[in-house]
Amino acid sequence: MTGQVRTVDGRVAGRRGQATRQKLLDCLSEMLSSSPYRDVKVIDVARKAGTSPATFYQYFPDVEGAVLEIADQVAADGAGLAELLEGRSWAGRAGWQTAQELVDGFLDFWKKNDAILRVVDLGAAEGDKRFYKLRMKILNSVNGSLTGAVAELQAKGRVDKDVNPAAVAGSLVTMLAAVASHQKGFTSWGVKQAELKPNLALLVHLGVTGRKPTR
Amino acid sequence: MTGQVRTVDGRVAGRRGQATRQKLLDCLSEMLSSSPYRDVKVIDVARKAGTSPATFYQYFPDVEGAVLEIADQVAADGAGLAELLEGRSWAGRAGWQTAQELVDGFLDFWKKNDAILRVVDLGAAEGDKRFYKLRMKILNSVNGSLTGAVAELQAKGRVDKDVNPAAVAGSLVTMLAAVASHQKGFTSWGVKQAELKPNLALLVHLGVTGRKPTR
DNA sequence: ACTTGTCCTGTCATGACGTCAGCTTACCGA
DNA sequence: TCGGTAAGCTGACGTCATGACAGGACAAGT
Repeated sequence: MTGQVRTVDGRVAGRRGQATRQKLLDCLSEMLSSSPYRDVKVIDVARKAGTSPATFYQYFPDVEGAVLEIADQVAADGAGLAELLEGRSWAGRAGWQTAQELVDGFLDFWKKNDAILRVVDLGAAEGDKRFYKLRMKILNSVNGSLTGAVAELQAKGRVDKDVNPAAVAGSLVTMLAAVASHQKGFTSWGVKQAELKPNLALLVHLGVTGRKPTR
Repeated sequence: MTGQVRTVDGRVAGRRGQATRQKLLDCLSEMLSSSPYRDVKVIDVARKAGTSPATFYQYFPDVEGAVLEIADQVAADGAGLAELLEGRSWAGRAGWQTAQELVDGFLDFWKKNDAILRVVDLGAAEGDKRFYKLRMKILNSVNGSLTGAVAELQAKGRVDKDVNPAAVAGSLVTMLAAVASHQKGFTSWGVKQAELKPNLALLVHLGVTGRKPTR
């Protein structure tokens, strides 16, 4: 399935090599959590992994290349977010629960991977196609389902004709991602974590169904 | 009012110095638009401004310091976003128009300053207080008014009691900012610019009033 | 022990960083 | 007109990260 892991100079990596490679990725991940992206240096990652910069360059072209690798793993994990919406109903009380669980799951995922995700966000915003694609891969899992839900309700006449399902779904997903990235900002607006979630769920429910939830 | 502009080593900057300083800021701004933040180097900015790196360091401690300066100017400009909501009504047709104009104004502002704003966003997400404060300064102008609008409707009983005005307003503002940053992402979801805006306005209207707009 | 291929690092040229002393320019009062 | 003074700029320098290479260390099979 996935082609063998290869070093930059074309050799196939063996067991030991793969371990070193992974260790470098882990250390890079940690560094991204603890220092600004701009200040993450190859030499620091290598030192932290107990190896030399030259070793780093054997496995990755540069910091960005390694970041893309991590992001790939996260994106694969993120595809599981689709389950949050698989076979869920948006009607009545069930709809309210669907919205709540979506918000919960999404925020958890984002929080767990916040460091790498904000780098992906930056790369995508800067127009880098590789980051852009990864961001899409993550968001699409949720966005597709959400678009489908809106379109379905629209077909049943329960949502206005002039609503664009993809636009609404995309905006909601983007909102969830951004709010997750800036949760701290809400505390200075006097909003606590616990209060934030139901209000987000409310917005999602309103956006998808056009109606207030029945709780 | 504003204390005199000073060089890093404490001298006050005269006319010529201020011009050089501003030129450096302008060139930095351009570079932020054309290359990834991580790759913006002092030496490139200086070259572009037709001066030497040493001159750059006379006015700014580092690239980040200069970015903060630009962001300050943008934040001052962004305070004007409050006008988009000053004295507006959220009732009936007027409410729909308010939502539309808010979306329009916000997206325009973000697009005009996208390069610097995504750096501010990154800094804030990374927990840097200086960037965080600037982001707040920009968003507060809109968020305050929006929170007020929701709270007012809530007082009149037209919005549910258990809605947290600040949480809803903050989420909507965050959504606008994020969507503006990732407008390109929507095209790959098959959503055109022109379609995006009314759907965003719909979400804003729904969030603020809890009802569909009358158009 | 010997070969083979993987894995790592010492070393080096290159180039960015950030500081400093010192040169040039502009302004101002005598 | 002529210094004097402060502003403005840069060349030069030590330090450090980058990225490439060749060669040494190591494990595994023969």
